[in-house]
Amino acid sequence: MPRPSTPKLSPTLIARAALRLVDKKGEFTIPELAAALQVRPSSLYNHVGGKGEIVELMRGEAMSAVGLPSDPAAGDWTDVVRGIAVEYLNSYSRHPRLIPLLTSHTVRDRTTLRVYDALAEAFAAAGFDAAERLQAITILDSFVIGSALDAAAPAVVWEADAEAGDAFREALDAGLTVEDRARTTFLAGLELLLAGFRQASRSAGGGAGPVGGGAD
Amino acid sequence: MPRPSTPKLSPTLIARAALRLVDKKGEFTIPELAAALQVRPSSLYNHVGGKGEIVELMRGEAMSAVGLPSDPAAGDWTDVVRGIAVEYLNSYSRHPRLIPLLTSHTVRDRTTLRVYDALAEAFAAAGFDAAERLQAITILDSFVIGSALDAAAPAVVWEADAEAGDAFREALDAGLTVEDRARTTFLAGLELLLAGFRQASRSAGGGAGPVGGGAD
DNA sequence: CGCCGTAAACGAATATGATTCGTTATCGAG
DNA sequence: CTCGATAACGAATCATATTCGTTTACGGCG
Repeated sequence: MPRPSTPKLSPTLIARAALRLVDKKGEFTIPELAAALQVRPSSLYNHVGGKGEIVELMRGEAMSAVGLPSDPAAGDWTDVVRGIAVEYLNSYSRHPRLIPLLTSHTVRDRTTLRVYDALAEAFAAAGFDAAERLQAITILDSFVIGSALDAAAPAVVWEADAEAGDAFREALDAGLTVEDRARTTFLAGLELLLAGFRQASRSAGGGAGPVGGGAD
Repeated sequence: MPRPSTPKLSPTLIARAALRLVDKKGEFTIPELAAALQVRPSSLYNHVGGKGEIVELMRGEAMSAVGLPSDPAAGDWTDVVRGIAVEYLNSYSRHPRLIPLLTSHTVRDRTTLRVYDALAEAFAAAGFDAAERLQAITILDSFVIGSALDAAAPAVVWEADAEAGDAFREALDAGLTVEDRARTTFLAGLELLLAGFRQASRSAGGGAGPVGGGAD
């Protein structure tokens, strides 16, 4: 039993198994994870520091699927940004129930930083200065995360019960299929943001941010 | 000790105490909460069903602070939407560390529905049809939630270590104060979205959504 | 005025989960 | 072949969430 010829565990194997559990049940426990790996709970600690580290590994596993353009500074920067954003959402959408687990912890993931950096290059190509770049990235990131959370929410999120007023219930009734809705809406919102960025790009370099000042 | 003249607990008191704990430490446990309330853990269960219910009460407590316009259909609808969005973010921002706890559960909160309904009315005033309204609301909601999460993240979210590339690190260095950044960025992004909505409003009623089609 | 059902506190007990430690046995380098 | 590091295990620890039975004040009703 002890020290088998071929190791039964590795950080990657653990992360993948945990990801499968979360995809299926929305959460995972150490005993469950160990069982799925045909191993005793304590064995896991020879490979990872604890549950938190497992979650970080899961984030890395999910984000590693993001495809980045070969040269972020080449071609139309809006295409680059759109492509990254879509890829970004995709990798979240593949594991929707993972997102709630990620929101508690800090991002210290190499792959994630890679994405931010690609975005920064694209916005640099758009003529944004440093501060504008950070703001644009943050706006985009917020929207992607929010959209991913929206997609992760159970189908009945906004169940139209007696409380909902007319205008809102009517909007619900006209809704698309649940699966489609999130993605279509994300793409629409993304275009809205891109249009705004494009506009700001023309007068870039001057103000305090991509957009004038924001009303208070 | 048993059955004191004046009850030491109530759902509201429990929610408020839990909120204080989360504001300070980012999480709460039943023993901690009981201690803060000068009570034994088991006593809590005479007033709430369990930890999950406490979280729901916290959501209600936080959302109850959202101020809505008296007549959502009156005046410039962009002002209405902007006002709601800002209020919406504000109530989240007052308890940033609460958000991660909320992301696991479904929204079935009366106050939240109230907000969605007010938005629906405003977008109706903009001339959006039912499907467009739902899409606009979702886009806005995603952005607000994402921004709130961004605000909740620890100060060092995107710690620029050796991994970060030049363009991104430069953007970080130029960043504003941490507290300001989130809010300013939110307002900027909000204006971007509002501009897009306004544009769509002019040609509203025809297409499948506020924005043409979204690139694929 | 005293009785009684309910509400609200408590303490003890249970179940589950995360984590640590000491042990064991294999692998691979010298 | 020997030895140190590695990777599995089992037992033990600790914290947490939750349940249950008990106690006792409160307040309405006869």
